[in-house]
Amino acid sequence: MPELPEVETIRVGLQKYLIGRKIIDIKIRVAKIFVGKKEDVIGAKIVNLRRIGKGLIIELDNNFVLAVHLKMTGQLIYRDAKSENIKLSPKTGGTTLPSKYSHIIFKLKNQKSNLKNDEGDAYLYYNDLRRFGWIRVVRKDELMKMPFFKEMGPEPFVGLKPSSGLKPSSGLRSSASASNFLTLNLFKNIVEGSNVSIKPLLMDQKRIGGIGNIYANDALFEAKIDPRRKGKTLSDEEINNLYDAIFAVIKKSLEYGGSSDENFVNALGQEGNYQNHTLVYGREGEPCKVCRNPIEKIKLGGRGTYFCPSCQR
DNA sequence: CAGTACGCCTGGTAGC
DNA sequence: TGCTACCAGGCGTACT
Repeated sequence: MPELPEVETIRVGLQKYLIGRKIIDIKIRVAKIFVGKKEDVIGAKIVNLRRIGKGLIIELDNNFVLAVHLKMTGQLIYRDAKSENIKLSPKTGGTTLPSKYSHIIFKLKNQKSNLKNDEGDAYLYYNDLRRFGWIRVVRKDELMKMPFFKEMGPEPFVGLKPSSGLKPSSGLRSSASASNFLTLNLFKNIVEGSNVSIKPLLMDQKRIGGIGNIYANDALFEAKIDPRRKGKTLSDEEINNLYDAIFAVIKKSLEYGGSSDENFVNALGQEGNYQNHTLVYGREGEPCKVCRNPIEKIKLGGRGTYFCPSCQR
């Protein structure tokens, strides 16, 4: 399921292909996924790509943006003459695009080249096996009025962690504004007073943006904290450890190109590799990487939850 | 208000 | 083998 690292991987992958291109047509095969009037964006040029939590925003040179949520199985894949030979993951629904899962198809023109050096048409495919995702045409001044974006909590984005000593690049800044960065103090405030179990708390997008089931499970293992404990029972030291663990797992996933346990593929239709390096997620019955006792799976807040009962207290 | 249950959706798989 | 039942889960909605 695309979480912060997966959406960020797609954003970075897409921006070098999409920026400067003009949308010349949109084919809508599944109507419920595309919300709004396609006429509002046809003819517009793509000027920037941003990410807010698990949401992706394609900014246009008119009054509109395209807001995209991939939910469980959504994919955004770019193709042009040069990328035609890149092998697609079977998770895209076939060996060529459009596939049976390609529900929205954007036709793009490269406006940067003159006629003599025209790179020709290009396509952006929105694929979605389970059809949970959406693409919305939104006026620029109304984007942050949408509850999904307006209520998004601060984000644990590695590129912006102040204590890392790294100066965030402008590219990193553009994808997650500094004012919306999850600082240790903000994290403490969120966790300290909460009567909710820590794992569903980490996944609540209104409190913290971008963490889903995979990274909530792995971060809690890394910090040696039982996922069932309520936020208010965590000590200062445990909160510190968990804060660091969240950044560590997200950073690791970005390095592996995201997790393709479900249907995630990057902007070119290729799989990530974090699913082969999870600490506990998807590893029921396997030996714990630290103590060798079997990983258990329980249900918490209606979601599959993996943990090591002897390491996580 | 905070917490919880359910619907959306399809492919994979366990069980008969 | 072929059928049914159930599971995966992000998020909006409805409910307690």
